[in-house]
Amino acid sequence: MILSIDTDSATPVYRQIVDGLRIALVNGELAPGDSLPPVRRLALDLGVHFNTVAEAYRELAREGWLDIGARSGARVMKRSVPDAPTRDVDARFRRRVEELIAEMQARGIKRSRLASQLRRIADALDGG
Amino acid sequence: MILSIDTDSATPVYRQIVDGLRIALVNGELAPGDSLPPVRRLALDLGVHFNTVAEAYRELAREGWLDIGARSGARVMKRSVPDAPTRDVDARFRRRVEELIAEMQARGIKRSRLASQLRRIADALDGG
DNA sequence: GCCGGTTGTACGTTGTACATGTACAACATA
DNA sequence: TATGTTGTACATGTACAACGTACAACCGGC
Repeated sequence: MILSIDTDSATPVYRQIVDGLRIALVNGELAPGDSLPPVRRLALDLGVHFNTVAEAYRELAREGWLDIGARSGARVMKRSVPDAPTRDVDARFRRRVEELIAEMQARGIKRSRLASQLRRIADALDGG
Repeated sequence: MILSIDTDSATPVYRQIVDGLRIALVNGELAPGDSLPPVRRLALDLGVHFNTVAEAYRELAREGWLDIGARSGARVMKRSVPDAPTRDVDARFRRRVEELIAEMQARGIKRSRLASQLRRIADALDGG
């Protein structure tokens, strides 16, 4: 599992777990039928409390990614994609990317560098 | 001032203000020497408490963007860009974009659409 | 059938952060 | 001097994040 926790980050740990797993889910690295590690095991690996992992699992279950049986553990479900992505979502995406870009520029990364990184990511999106 | 507050958002209000102003700052829409509105005025426009705006100003002052004199209000400073953007920052940028992309895919936006949006933003970065 | 180990869950506690209310200090100006 | 404006300081209510502890459900071996 390629999941690491940054305790210095402002984003809460359980959300870091959610974000990391969601990447694996949309990319198919975690496919329907796959089992996730038990909360206590993943918690031990990450160095956090198992209830924190459990909260992350529940969030992903709410989003429709996981099926959590009391005994069976967490299992990846087949998930139907929401149908109507509003224009709102579009605008919010662009906005959040711009926020991120501004933050990185403030830290000294050049615009051209950010642009090329974005293009690389875009290419990977089309290719993969 | 093109600054709007989304009270439904999970990101705290004072951070929304910081993020919005930082975009204007790195783009030069707010240039050194410019004055920002007094905390009470901006707070009234945004519909929040003036202490919330004050906290945002202080954060931007900590980052080196603003000079806040007790009487003079908040003024945009000439800011020297941090010199050593570590590779760490690079990786963190890519990671956060990927998190964002995964979230948007989960909401039903197609990969190709996200890719084209990213390219458009990248073009704007080079052109602007 | 029973017991130990495993699973996720529920609930209470603690610390922290956010947004606000209120009072204040500094200063310009009428 | 009196008044209005600026940002600041501090206390409070509320919500949330992470954790500790206890629990219920279930499996497998005996």
